[in-house]
Amino acid sequence: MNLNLTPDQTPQENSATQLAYNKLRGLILTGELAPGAKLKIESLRGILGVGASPIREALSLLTSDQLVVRQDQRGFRTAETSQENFQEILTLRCSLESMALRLSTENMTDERAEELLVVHHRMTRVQGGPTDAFEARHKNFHMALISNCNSPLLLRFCSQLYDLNIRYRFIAGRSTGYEGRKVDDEHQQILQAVLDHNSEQADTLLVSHYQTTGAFLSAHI
Amino acid sequence: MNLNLTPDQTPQENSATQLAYNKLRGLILTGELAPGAKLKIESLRGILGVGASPIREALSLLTSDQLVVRQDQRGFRTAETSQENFQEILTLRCSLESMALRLSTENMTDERAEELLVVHHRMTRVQGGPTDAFEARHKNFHMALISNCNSPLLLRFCSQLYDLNIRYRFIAGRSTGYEGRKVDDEHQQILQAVLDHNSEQADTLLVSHYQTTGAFLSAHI
DNA sequence: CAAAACAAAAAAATCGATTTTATTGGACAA
DNA sequence: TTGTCCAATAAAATCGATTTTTTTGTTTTG
Repeated sequence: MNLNLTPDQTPQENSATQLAYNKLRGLILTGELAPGAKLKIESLRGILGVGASPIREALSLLTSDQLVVRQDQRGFRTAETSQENFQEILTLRCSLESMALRLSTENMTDERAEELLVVHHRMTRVQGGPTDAFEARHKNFHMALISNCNSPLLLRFCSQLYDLNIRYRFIAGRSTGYEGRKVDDEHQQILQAVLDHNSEQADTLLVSHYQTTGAFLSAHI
Repeated sequence: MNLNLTPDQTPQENSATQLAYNKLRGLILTGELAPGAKLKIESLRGILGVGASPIREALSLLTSDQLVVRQDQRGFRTAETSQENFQEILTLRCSLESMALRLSTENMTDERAEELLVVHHRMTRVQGGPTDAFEARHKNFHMALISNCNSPLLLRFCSQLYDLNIRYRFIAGRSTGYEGRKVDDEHQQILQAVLDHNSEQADTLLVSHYQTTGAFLSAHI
């Protein structure tokens, strides 16, 4: 029996650029590189252990992810954060994921449903502490919910917004007791709605899930 | 009297990277670099007259614009085109611009309305041939319509989608008689609806504008 | 003859060094 | 004192050369 299920996608790190990209992305998302921080190539060389070229390339890539801002002839810095920016991300995320989730739910096949189930299960298996592993699987779950929407561009936008959002979660502080909320239940309910092909319900739950989390985070920025 | 109106934004070309980015972007959008074409650094060096580093950086930036695809350890190529991709762009564009236009129209101030009017006028002044100048002002107009939506992220997405779409226009061929359509009238009507603060009407007209153009292009891909 | 193995060539990726540009910290004049 | 100019420093940007990796074409083997 070969289910050929979605593997836990470990990010590729064949090239120095990829390595720099992944590390930098992590540092920015977690806030270890603070919002607005200057990103000096020389310093980063020390941290990442690669030359200037891959670092520049990685920074260029992160620029498109909106995590880094390039100032012509003045190098790079991490993107600033603000309440407005957070609200904007939240609003857009609700709109776009809502769209994607409806499409995805309506197109849902049995096979995809089973994959989704497994992805959800994997997330619950590392539940407990907000570890890197959990973060990865949490994103996997949310992306899997919408992955059947048949629109790679839309998925990319959602993925970007997810990352932008999670950055605020880290900045708000991992230890704010947030994880204690009924997040698990909410995930479970959304999953159920999708498996039931109830796109209306799934949509409502997902948006509410984001709004609740958003309101919580908003208070802690 | 100083209106401080939106200037025709000539793209900055201070750095070799910017120059490479702008030129490459142009070549890809116009189809001079065909979909799926291999982008060899050495060849590009010849065309663009800059070193490998700026070219790589520019290609990385274009990757995020979805105009270039990076294959690890195998360089870059221009993004492929397809009917599905075109339809996806069209659909997303309708959704996102619709959203942005409503917000923008509702937030419209007198000052912004005047700016919009001027931007529209500038577009009509170069009407006639599908020149580079017209293309720039056409995009300016469409972006100005939605620029008041108060969401930089949404604007960026729309801008990206605009570019992806225009690429298909070029590929379909500039000389397909498309420009002969009542495009001017449609623009005029949309403008009018926005100036009237009639977001409902503006939205309807804009989406219909895209659908019509889309259907036309779709037949010529 | 087809497929695998290899060697030569081409291209990508990366590095270190150089050039260009911005930033910093005085020195000087108003 | 305050602002402007200049030099010294630091950083960004770019280049040319080197190292890896892939591609291509040829030879060998089953």
